[in-house]
Amino acid sequence: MSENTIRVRYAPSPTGYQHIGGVRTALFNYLFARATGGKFILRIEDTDQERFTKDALEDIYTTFSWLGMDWDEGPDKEGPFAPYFQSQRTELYKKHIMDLVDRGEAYYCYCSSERLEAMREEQQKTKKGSGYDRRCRELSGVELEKAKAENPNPVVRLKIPLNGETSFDDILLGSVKRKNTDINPDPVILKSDGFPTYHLANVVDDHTMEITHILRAQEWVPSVPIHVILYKAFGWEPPKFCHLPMVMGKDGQKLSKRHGSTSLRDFKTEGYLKEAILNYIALLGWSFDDTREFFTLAELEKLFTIDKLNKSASTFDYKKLEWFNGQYIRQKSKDEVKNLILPYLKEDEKVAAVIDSDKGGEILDGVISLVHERLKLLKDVLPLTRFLFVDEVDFETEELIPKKMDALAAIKICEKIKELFGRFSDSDEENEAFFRAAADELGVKLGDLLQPLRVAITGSKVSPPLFESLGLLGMEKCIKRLNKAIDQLKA
RNA sequence: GUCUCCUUCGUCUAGUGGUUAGGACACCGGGUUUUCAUCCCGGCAGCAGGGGUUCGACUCCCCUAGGAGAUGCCA
Repeated sequence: MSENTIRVRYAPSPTGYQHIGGVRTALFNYLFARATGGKFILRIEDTDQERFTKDALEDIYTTFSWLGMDWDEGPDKEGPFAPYFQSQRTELYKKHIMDLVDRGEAYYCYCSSERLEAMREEQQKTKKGSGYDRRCRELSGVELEKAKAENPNPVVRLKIPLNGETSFDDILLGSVKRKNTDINPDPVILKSDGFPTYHLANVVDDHTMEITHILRAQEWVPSVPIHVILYKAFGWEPPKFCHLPMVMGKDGQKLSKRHGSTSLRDFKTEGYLKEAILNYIALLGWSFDDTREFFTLAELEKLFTIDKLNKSASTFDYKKLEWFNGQYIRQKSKDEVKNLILPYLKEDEKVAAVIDSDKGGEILDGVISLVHERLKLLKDVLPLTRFLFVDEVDFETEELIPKKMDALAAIKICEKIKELFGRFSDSDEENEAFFRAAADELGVKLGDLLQPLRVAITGSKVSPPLFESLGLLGMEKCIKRLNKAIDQLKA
């Protein structure tokens, strides 16, 4: 490893499913590493034992392998700085924390959570001060003995300097300064359960894992001074910081579940393509130039540069993502589309049964060309084509009647179409030709002629191209559905 | 409340002192079309406000306003 190899990390905590914002952070880290010939490290920050779930851990792996983002070091990969689970590094943290305590940079705090809570309430009421009152910072003698006796599981707090200021340089934000008196007074670095907090673990790991750049969301900016103080206390050189713009929902608040799907697994099940997701989120806070907006992951791995990053928050636009998705679906080959839509069709038992039957393959192939230009989300395929697989469809009588016509006229059209069915062929051109002739004969537009048929066959005024649909359905079912329409119109 | 960050069309963005402020999504109109969609063409729409600096500010500085984030023994 050369002296100046860039090393970045994505450090999720397995407490929930991978969120679009987190994935975007991971992407930028990954791209930065790939574009510079650096290393991308995955580190699992599982120091919160309360909120940890195995599901969430699993989701990290499935999400990134689905997206095709691989890490150079991390769980399940041998790396020079293993282990990559923070829960397996507690001895390391303890050693460093003890070192801090010994040198007077940190101290034990025996305050009970009840006292802390009461204090917070009081502060809220009187609107005075905020944060820990540092009662244990200078404890000694009998006071110390008494406190020790009261609480056998003390936490360790970091001493924030009582005056002066702390500053750091951010690649994007520039210089950020903060008075030490404005920093959270003495944050906890070792919890009573023996696990470190984020602040400590992140600093120790980034240093020992030789991380050169921290790319993470801007919500972390306020806690950087704490980290800087920690680096100083250890006598370490901090990495370079680069705080990424946040991803917001439509209402301008931090993107969360109430804005819609936010976890990658949700996006996947709704039928978003990874290509679309990757492409879209790469453009959330980053751009290449003034016009180009289509990028594959491989291209991004070459083109990404940190200086094209934007610093203002961006709101997540589902509409644009959908548009990208449609674009990528259309780029796929027939076979690819087939594999993509198959699971969505099979979600419906009746549809699945037909697909697995003798005629299944033929219908499925037909469906592809019907929907290829029409899908925005893969899940749309089922409602769009279900009528081709089931025995019967329901429809409103009103829908059968073209605008400015009545039931009688609609019946007349239906009767005419029944005649036309006798001449129905494999050629859409021929079919269209004599349907058109019939429309002229009846003095109606082709669109109007087709409306009752469309509704009778598909159950909706909106459908894939009709003639192809009729062919796929088979004349027998077509006639049956048309008769049903006539019955309904007569009733 | 306090601290920190942010501010170009509704949204994502290009722009780094001199541009008719460009592109994309969305939206609206038109064309192609058997509905829908695709596709093509066109349109609407923006530099938050106020002060400076300058021959000249979207671009630099200051103030105001607005927005967001943080303020945990969560990350």
